Amino acid sequence: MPKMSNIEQSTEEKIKEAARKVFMRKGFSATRTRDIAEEAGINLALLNYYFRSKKKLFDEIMQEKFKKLFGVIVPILNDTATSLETKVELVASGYIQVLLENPDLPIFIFNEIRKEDSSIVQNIKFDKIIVNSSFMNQLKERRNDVNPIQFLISILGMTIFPFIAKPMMLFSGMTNEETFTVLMHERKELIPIWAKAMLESK
Amino acid sequence: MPKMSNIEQSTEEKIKEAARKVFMRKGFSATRTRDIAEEAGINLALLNYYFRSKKKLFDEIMQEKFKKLFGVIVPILNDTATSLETKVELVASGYIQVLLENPDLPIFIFNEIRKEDSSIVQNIKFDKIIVNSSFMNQLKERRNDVNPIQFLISILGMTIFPFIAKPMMLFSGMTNEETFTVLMHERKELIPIWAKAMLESK
DNA sequence: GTCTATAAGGGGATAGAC
DNA sequence: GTCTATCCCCTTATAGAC
Repeated sequence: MPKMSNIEQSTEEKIKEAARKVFMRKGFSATRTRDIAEEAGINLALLNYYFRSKKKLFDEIMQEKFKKLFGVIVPILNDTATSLETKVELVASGYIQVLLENPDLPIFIFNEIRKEDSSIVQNIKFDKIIVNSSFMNQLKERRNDVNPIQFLISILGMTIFPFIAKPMMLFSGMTNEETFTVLMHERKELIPIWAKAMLESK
Repeated sequence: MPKMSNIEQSTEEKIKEAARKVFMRKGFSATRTRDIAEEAGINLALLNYYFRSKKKLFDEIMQEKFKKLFGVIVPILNDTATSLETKVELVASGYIQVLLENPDLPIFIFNEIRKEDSSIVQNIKFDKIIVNSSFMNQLKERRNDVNPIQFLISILGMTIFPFIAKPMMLFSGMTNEETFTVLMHERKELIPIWAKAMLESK
């Protein structure tokens, strides 16, 4: 065990921190273990000493990020004590906050999962938590004429999509970093209003 | 020039067709030129004979796909002859149709653009067509209390996001291929209804 | 135009000294 | 635990025969 102070991270944590950064930016395939080692300020051999292989290191980061993306939403959608409206508010505000701090998270996850060889996903137990959630039941009660999945996708889309489109929005000059952040804070309030309107539509 | 019949594609087109398939599925970095050659049923050397390098081939495909993604939307949003409601209908139905035929398109584009070295984007002239479009003006007139970008992102998000989330939805058992298609056809009508409700909200 | 063979280099992983 | 040096396969790209 290396010495640990309040200031310094352990070598293992330095490598993980660097791996988070590089993997998130470039994805699995485009990332070189040498990039991670350099970013961590350590030698390439140490990476293999601690994590055995690039893939094993990646899987750990992926697990982490996956939990981060779904950890926000699952407890909110499953809480039988809150109303439909409250859930939407909590999802919008909670998610947007997390994504402002981790803007690459959604596109990273959705892209890596798309690849057929994505053994990452195999390891993750996907209960049907969301489909059977309190939120879905409440949607069914409120509007039995529309498949509740349609509402779910729309609310998640309104919340998450801006972060997926962000790089293109920046490049196209549609926004800049500061404006984007302001827009996202505004959305915390807009999405609940719009969701309400959608639920009452027609 | 190779002989061309009605049935056979030229070698160049066979390579491009294979490249579309493999690049779209795996992205630039995870794709090996050998995969493309094999998929095309030709020799690896021919790929370089026709396209000089993996990167040049990729750039051609990227250009194509980029145009496909924006070609649908730009003419619709810029048509001064149509109403706001009509534009939403056309975007929803047109986009969903294209995406049902090319479900990987959005995640491919958004992911490749995210990478900083994405020289692809440099080559593409990003006029501020969308920001200055007829659609944006109509939004401003209708609701001067909300930034029109907020509506734009929401409508695009409701349309495009399901396709980005599709692999995860399939894996989680939330839907299967057939149900997904049905849901997307339903959305062609739902999105205009919801957009109307959002525009009238509060 | 199309092939086989091979050059040239990149990148993951390990051996072995300290 | 950490380093340097190195192995070795894989991948892109080209040379050169047909």
